[in-house]
Amino acid sequence: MENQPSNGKRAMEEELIKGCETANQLLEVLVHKSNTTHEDVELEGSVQPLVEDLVRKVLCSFTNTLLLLNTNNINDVSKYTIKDAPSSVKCPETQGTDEACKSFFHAEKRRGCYKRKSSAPTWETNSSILLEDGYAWRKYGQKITLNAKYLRSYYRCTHKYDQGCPATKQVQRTQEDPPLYRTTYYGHHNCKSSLSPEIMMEPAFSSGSSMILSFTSTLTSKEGYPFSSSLSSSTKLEPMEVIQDDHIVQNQLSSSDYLLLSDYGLDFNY
DNA sequence: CCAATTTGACCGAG
DNA sequence: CTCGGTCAAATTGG
Repeated sequence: MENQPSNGKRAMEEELIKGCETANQLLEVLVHKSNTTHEDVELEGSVQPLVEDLVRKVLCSFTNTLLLLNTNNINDVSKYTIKDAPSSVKCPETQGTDEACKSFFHAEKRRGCYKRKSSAPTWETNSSILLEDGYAWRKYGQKITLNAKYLRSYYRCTHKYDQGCPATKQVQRTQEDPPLYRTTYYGHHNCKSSLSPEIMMEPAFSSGSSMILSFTSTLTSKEGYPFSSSLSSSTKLEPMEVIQDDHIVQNQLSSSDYLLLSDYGLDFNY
């Protein structure tokens, strides 16, 4: 078990640098925006997607860094980290008001109309662990798809009916051995969370190690295959103790330390 | 008791 | 028809 921190460290460095640069770009955009007069309404409108994109990239960098911190196999991690947020945040809001069901509900059997997403994913991530994004998701279905051997799970924002939040995501496991998940997001959240929006991401992360625990269990619980196999996936398995992190970090963190980073046994001395 | 998940049926697109 | 996304009744869990 040779420790090769240099690789991982390097990767983390790069991620952080990338995040830094992106944050700077973001700052520039915002500063520029605040300098412009309010006449530039159009400009403002066009800037928002860019801002969102940049924010996502920053978050990606954070996430990837966390991922790196959590991955034992440094060599593989580059494959699993999020590929830069595709600059294709193509504001799908334009995809038209979903004209409600044009179906003629006539049989009582008939369900509501199923509007389907026709737009491309808002963004996609690949990761060896499930990443939390700070939003409340509600699973509404799962499917086995043609070429994949694992289930795909469908989630929508908890506040879909509450606040009409259109965001959804799909999580698909693509590998077993090193667990690999692909998460595809559709749409953007417009729900207001109970937490202040600007720290949206923090609570999820600041719960640190439990973050990993929680989603892992989310999927492991049932995502095992339904097709037999020796995987003892009795339909009713107990919660299972997932991936406890090795280095037990006694959390005597002061409130200022809630920077999850401390959870990972890292000392980030500024 | 309520909210989240599970699960198979339903639906639209191709 | 098949395929993938969604609904909603039943189930589970807190």
